[in-house]
Amino acid sequence: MNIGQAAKASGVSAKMIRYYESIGLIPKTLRTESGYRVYSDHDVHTLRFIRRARDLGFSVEQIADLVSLWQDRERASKDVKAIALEHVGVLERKIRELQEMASTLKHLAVNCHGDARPHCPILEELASDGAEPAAAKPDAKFGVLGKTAAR
Amino acid sequence: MNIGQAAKASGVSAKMIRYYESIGLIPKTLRTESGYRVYSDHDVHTLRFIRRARDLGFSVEQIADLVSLWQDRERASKDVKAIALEHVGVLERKIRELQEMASTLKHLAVNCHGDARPHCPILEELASDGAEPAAAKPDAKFGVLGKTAAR
DNA sequence: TTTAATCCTTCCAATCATGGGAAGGTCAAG
DNA sequence: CTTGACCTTCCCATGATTGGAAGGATTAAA
Repeated sequence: MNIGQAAKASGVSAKMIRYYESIGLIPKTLRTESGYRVYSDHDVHTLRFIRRARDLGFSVEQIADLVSLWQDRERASKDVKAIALEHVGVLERKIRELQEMASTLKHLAVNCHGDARPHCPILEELASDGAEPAAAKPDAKFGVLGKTAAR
Repeated sequence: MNIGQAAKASGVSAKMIRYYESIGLIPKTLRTESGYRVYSDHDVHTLRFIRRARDLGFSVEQIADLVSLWQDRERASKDVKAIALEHVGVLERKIRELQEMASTLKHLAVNCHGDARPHCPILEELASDGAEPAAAKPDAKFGVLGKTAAR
């Protein structure tokens, strides 16, 4: 199977497959004489595993851990669970962050007439000198609207 | 006022102030003879406006729009409201996305013993061949856990 | 068989907002 | 006059992903 077919079968783009190989998330594959990468069904299975983990928002680093636990028959399920729960924590923190933003904005928007007149509480709030209102500043480590996407 | 003082007063790092200037979000400031940037209280006010908008998760592009509306005394409040509400929509979509991920993961984790034994439903699910489960794949445009941070 | 289309390869760049750091100039206090 | 704290510009890194260019391989149709 060529990389394009493996991409279709796994849902991971050819670009990303090469990238995952380059960073060592997946091993280097066999090549044909002319240099084409060759994939087996087993490789596709691994890629699908990776894609699902990405769909759940795991970072590539976490996925590397998950893959190696997956391939370790002696693994302890608590190690997997720990990764999953830590990730849940991160997700929930981010959810709260976004909820605070959305809620602040909605409150401001409700009080804005939204007509042709210039008066606007939204701008007033952004321009205000007072101490911070409800909206919590996003965590320094995890941005809010990154564009990094899974798939 | 030097850039460092403006940074402290506004909550925007000196690095970011220079960056905002470089991309045209804020105009080029006056300089001292030796080339130091000089900021007025008014500039700091603008920077604070920008920081608040960032704290609410607006993109730099949206902030540029907000700033120009802010400075336009003839603006229509509906233009501001439209930006705010569109952003609320984005935030809420993202929230739902993350909630689906967290919920899927929590369900999987609940069913994982989390002990020393290898059996683990989390890995089983990731490795499963079946059709996608509850977890919705993240939107291609807006990633889930970007690291780009606002402050 | 020639040719065109469709693959594949590697390499480089861009995204977005931000931080880190180097190399070097400036300024104020001691 | 030195020291330390500032400032300047410039380049690089982040994370995951996409885009594209330049060139080789394969395949199917003409």
